[in-house]
Amino acid sequence: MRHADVAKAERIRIYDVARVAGVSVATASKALNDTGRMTEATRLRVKQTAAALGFRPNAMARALTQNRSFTVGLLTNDTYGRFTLPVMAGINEALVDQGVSVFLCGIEDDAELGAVHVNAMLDKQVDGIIATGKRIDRQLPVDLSGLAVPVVYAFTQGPEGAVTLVSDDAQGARDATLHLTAVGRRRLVHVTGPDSFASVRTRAGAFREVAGDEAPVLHGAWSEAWGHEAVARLWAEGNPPDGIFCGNDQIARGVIDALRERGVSVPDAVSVIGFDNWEIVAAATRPPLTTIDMNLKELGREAGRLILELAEGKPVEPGIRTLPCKLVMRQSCGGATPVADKLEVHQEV
Amino acid sequence: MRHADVAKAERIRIYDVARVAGVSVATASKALNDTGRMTEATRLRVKQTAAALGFRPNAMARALTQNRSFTVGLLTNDTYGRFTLPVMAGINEALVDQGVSVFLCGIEDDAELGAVHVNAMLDKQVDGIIATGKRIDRQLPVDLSGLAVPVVYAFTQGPEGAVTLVSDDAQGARDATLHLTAVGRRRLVHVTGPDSFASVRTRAGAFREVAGDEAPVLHGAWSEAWGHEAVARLWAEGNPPDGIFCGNDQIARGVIDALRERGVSVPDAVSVIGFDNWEIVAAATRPPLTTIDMNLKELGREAGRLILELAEGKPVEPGIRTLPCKLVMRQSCGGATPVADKLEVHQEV
DNA sequence: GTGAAAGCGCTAACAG
DNA sequence: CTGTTAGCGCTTTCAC
Repeated sequence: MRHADVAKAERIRIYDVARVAGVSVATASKALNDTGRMTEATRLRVKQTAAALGFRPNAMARALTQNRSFTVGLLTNDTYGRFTLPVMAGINEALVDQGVSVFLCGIEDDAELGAVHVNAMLDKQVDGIIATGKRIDRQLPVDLSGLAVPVVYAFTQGPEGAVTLVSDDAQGARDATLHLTAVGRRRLVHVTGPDSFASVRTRAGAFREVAGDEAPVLHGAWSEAWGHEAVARLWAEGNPPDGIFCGNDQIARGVIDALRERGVSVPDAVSVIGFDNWEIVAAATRPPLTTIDMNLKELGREAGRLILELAEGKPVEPGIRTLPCKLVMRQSCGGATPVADKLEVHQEV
Repeated sequence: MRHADVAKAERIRIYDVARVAGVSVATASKALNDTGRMTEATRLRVKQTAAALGFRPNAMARALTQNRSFTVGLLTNDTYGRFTLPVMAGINEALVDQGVSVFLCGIEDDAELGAVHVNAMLDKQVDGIIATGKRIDRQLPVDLSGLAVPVVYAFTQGPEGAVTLVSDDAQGARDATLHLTAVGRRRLVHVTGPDSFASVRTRAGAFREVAGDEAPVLHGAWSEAWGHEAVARLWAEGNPPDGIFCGNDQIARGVIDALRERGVSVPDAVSVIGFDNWEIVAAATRPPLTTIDMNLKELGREAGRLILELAEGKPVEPGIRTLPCKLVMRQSCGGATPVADKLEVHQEV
């Protein structure tokens, strides 16, 4: 069976609605779009017959006249979806009510693939493109400037003068460090990723603002293994820390595991705080990890809102918008009563 | 600046190509689509001017006449993207060359949201819908039967008579167990998830086919915690196992951690094998985890191919297609020379 | 071989 | 208040 035929056969057009309602196509269109002038009675009648007939307008045809496809493209190089998925969820949340759908395109770090996807999107008349990625100090391998459609950059670097959204690394790091001091820790260290990352430098700076200029900052890989090694180093020297702020949750997990293996109690002897709130990691550490959440979903929501405004021709101030991070308390810091952990480990096969 | 205006102004239409090439629109269309009859010279000239002008056909307009949008919808309830992302990557790989883009819609387990998204897809004239999810024995909370467009189910349950793709749990489990015997293990146990999961029952059955009918199967949650508890139980009784096949990588990680804490060497004393090949987990265990990969990307590729065939009206045999799993050797089983681990832990911030 | 004309389903002037 | 008319950009008979 050829599906196309069925589709064509079954789909009812505005023409049918008009005929059944006894009006012209133009009137039907106006009635359904709440435009034009007519008696409430007519409008209602048209709407009712449309509903009765199960009429759904053909978005393609509408796009052709309105020059608006109610479609946006999401471009990402974050294969794992670690950052993209929450962002995507937020975008969808912001757009689904407006009837806007999103094309998701993973382009790895392949410029050619990127160009192919961007072209495909443009051909499909997307109303805008949202670019996202896995780090905020790198651009995607495609040039999105000078496109005929608006572009918003979320959690990836955009060119000068673009509309860009990032989370507030400094504030997040400050809050993390302040939380350690709030639970009474005084000998703080920051174990984090490579300092080639802008976010690493920003967070380290914020850490030192609170913890003091000589507070140690240890750089390594974004891995559990580095967490282990950092603990080995710190405990090899004298005067080990009583509060550790980790650059991401994986490092934090390595740190916590290493401390347990060493017989150091978390959070009794040492408080550990992570960054990212990657639930699958944060909820599985023992004890569950207190960490910083970058609010990526909200970032996505904002990106969705902005791209819509741009698509509608509304003016949007260019520049970098910074969204706050939030502290998620679990049990690895002790101190304040831990919030009931509403985050479940979601893992099924 | 209103982007729409720019778009309209800059975009060049087939009309422009025709004019510049000195032919009619009809001829231009035929030339570009390699249809109709004309001298090679004309065809070439049209193609060249199109290229020179940077002509890109408007997919909307084309869709309107051809009743084909070169667009498919991907519906999922797998929030974490644990399974959806690899599937999506495969789909994209299969479709990008054909100029097909995919709408990604996460619908959680919300029937209403599902309906909204399906309707939006239908309005946008998708050529087909691929449904995917987080377990193969549950349906998505939307009824996709009787739609005017073709539907393919990948890694989620479809109705009777649908085109469905799943990975071969039995073969995967068999291979895992055989691998344990191949490295010389004889006292095997299977530590897995809740037996309410069809895949759990299938895998347990396959495990016992190889390991013997009395080989123990322990059911629990899909969590590291359960891995710990299972080890505690197994080692509390006498005669602990020397080979453990875990239902997923998280359980395996819990098992391996528990064994290390207990001073039991992996893989010297006990071999452990997981299921899923979730790299972020499998590569971080100590030692790195040998596990079963469900080939989800290939599954996605196949889903993409099938939906295309259906969209083109080609006949596709309905029924459940089973794709093989593959063994990924790392170091948690010992025995055979471990393959060089080409899988990196990809984790950046 | 090539082009004029009709039309995909819908919206938007402009008349009546 | 409502309907007629003209497209949106492209493909596709069907004449020439």
